[in-house]
Amino acid sequence: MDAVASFMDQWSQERPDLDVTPMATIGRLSRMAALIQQRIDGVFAQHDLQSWEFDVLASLRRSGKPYSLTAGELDRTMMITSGTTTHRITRLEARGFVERVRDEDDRRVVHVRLTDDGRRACDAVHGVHLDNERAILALMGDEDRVKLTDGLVALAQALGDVPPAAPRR
Amino acid sequence: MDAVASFMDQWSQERPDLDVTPMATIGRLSRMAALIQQRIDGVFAQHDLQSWEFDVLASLRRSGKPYSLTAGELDRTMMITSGTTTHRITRLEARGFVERVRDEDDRRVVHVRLTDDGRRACDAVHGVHLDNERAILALMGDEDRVKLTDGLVALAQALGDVPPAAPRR
DNA sequence: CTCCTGTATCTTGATATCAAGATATACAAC
DNA sequence: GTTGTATATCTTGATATCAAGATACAGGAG
Repeated sequence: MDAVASFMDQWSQERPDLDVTPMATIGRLSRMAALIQQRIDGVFAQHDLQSWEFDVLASLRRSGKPYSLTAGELDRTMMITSGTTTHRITRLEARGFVERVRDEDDRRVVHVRLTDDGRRACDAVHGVHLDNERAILALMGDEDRVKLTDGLVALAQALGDVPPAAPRR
Repeated sequence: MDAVASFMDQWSQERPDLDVTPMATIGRLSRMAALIQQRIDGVFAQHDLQSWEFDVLASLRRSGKPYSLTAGELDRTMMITSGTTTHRITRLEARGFVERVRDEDDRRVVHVRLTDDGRRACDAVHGVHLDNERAILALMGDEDRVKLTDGLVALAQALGDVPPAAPRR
C-alpha cells in the first residue's frame, strides 16, 4: 500500500461520488518525480553543485562544440522562464562556469558559452549522477522498468513534448 | 522523437563513453511531471486557487470529519518542510479556508481544521480537476496508460513511498 | 529613411520554498 | 521535583522561481 493508494482509499470513503482513478497515475507521477529529485539533489550537493546548475551545464555540454546556446534556447530546453535563465546564467558566470557573449550580427542575442572549468565540472559529476539514477531504477524489476519507460514514452508523445526547435541560420 | 530522446541522441555523440539510458526513464518522468503540473496549475488558476492551496484543502478533506490534521501531519503528507507548512496555513487562514486550533493536551500541537468555506472551495473544484487529469490521460492509449500506472506502482514500492504514519492516541 | 511590429533578453516585485535555528512543551530518568 | 532529551511548531534569512513590463534590436512595408 503506497501513499497514493492510501489517499485514493480515503477519497472513496469521503467522496464515493468522485472517480479518482486519474490519481493512480498522475498522483504517483508527481510524487515519484519529487522523491527522485530529492535523491538527485543529494548527489549533486555532495559535489558542491545544485541540480539547476547541472541542468544548465549539461544543456550546453550536450549541444557539442563550441558548447554554446543562446539564452532563449536555454529557456526552452529547460522549460523555465527568461527571468530564471538570466538569474542562472549570472550565478554560473560568477562561478566561472559559463560566459556571456553578445552576438555580433544580432545584438539582442546572448550566447552562453561553457568555460573549460564549466565543462570539467559537468563531466566530473556526470558519471556519478548517472550511476545514482541507475541505482534508483535498479530497485525495480526489469519488467516494471520497461513498462514504466514505455508508458512515459507514450505520454511524452501524447503531450507533444518535442525538442525545442533548432535555431535558423 | 520526443525531447528526452533528442537529448539522449546528443549525449551519444558527445559522451559515447557514458550510458545515459537512465534518462529514458527518469528524464522523462520529471519532464512529464512538470508538463502536467503546468496544465493542472492552469485549471486551478481559473478557479482562483493555487495548486498548493488545493493540496492543503484536499489533504484535510480526505482525512474525513472533523477535517483536521496537525501541522506535522500536513508536512509529511505533502512532503514539504515545516516552514512551508506554517506559511501555507497562514495564507489559507487569511482566506478563511482553514483555522488553527491549539491542542488542549499537548500545547505544542496545532490542529489545522477545514472551515465550511474551505470544504466548499475544495469540493467545488475537485470534479473539474479530476476531469482535467482524465482528459490528459485520455490522450494516451489504454494499454500504455496501464503500463505507465503499473510501472509507477512498482516504483513507489521500490522507493518505499508509504503513507505517513497515523497519529498515536 | 521612417515607422511598425515582432523578438531576445533583462529588470522588477512578489512569493513559495528550504535549511537552520529558536521557542515551547512533553516525557522519561533519576 | 529536576534535569535532560526529544518533539512540534514557528521564525529568520537566503534563494529560486515566475509574471509582467522594460529595453534594445531586427526586419519588413511604404
